[in-house]
Amino acid sequence: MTGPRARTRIQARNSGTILDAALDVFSQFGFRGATLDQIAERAGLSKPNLLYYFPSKEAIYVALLDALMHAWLDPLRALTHDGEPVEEVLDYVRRKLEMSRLYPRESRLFANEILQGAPRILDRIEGELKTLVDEKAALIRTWVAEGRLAPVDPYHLVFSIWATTQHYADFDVQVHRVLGQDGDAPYPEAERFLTHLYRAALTPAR
Amino acid sequence: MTGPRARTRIQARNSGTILDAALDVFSQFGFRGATLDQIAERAGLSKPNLLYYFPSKEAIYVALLDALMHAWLDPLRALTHDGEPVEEVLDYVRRKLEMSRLYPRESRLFANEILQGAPRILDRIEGELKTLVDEKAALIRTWVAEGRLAPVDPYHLVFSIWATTQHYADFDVQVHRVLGQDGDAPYPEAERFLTHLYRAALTPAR
DNA sequence: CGTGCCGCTGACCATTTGGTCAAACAATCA
DNA sequence: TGATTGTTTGACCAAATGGTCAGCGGCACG
Repeated sequence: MTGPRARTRIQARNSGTILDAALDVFSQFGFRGATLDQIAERAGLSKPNLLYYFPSKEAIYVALLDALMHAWLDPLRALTHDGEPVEEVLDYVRRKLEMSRLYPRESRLFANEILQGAPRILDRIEGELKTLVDEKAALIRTWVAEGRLAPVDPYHLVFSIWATTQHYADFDVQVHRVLGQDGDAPYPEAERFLTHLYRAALTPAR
Repeated sequence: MTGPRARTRIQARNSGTILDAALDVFSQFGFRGATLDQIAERAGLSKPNLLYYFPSKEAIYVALLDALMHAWLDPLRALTHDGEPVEEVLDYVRRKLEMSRLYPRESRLFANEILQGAPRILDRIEGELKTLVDEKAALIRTWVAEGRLAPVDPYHLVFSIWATTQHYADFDVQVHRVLGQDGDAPYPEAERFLTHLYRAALTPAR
């Protein structure tokens, strides 16, 4: 995470530090709940110093969302017509689950933004995101038409994959408390379950 | 929604109005992002008047969570060993989806709280919620052991049902924008999809 | 080695925020 | 009606918040 137009190496380092600290704070408290002082403290910089690198609180937030948006859709982009349909979708599920495991803060940041009505990212959702989903939905439809996938609504399939995988990042606390395991990771079990869930639902009837 | 210990009918009416307005605001902005002024305005009352009925901002928030928690678990409580296992679970899915449709603000309030680490509701999660889930997980395990349900991890099954159903309330904006339908409700399609998903995954192999 | 630009900060500011309080106002009931 | 209790509010406060600015220090390079 380099930040906007890092010319010197100090700029690269510090704007990276700021964005990382901001991700911590924004992902936990949302845009309005987060404060510049919190971010500054976590970054180990002074508040005016933050505002030397970014013009405003909102600019930091938007920079994060921008950086996130593209990477966030990568797993879905990788869904191609190359392989066996059921396994292609299962691979997507695994990639998405891996994203939740590796980047829970990013998932929460995104969730927070959407929860609040996505005021600062609506255009990206209606543009980039919708376009990509439309494209993949069409691909899924052809698979269904060819009888290589059970007949399902592609959009709601994608929604359910987003929901089930991101759940482990966004609702992390709840998952851990309900499972009662203190340090143990729920991800291996989750992957097993989701694999069964989607394989059963997508394998076409013979 | 009556509020805490309404003695007079004015108290009942006003604390109800306050909680309803607070649900609007808290569910959209989270605890830290919401302001008393916003709540007061939406309730049509003055800010000091709010604080006549509730001792603090946090008290309003906690009152909401308390009122919500019990009702929120009702659909799961209704999962009993009376009927056919697969249909019992499917009924649970439908009830939970209905909750998202009818009470999206409550769903978002809850989601916001969990996203932020559940600081004011952790005990209820480790107590009431975990107890109930443990109980129903045991029931599901017996169904699996009897061969009346496909072998699945009961906890992750419950997580996935929460995730997929609440998704339609919490990520409402995203769902609507991606589907591109402006006033149309996605719920009938969602119910059809989720029914297929869970029926396929839970029906035991013959 | 000096000069100029990049990086940084303490002090400050206006606004917002949660919360208080005394006093005014309304409802109830003897 | 009058006394008592319940309800409402304008004015106010201290703290927190996003943001500004003049100036200081240091690094880089001619």
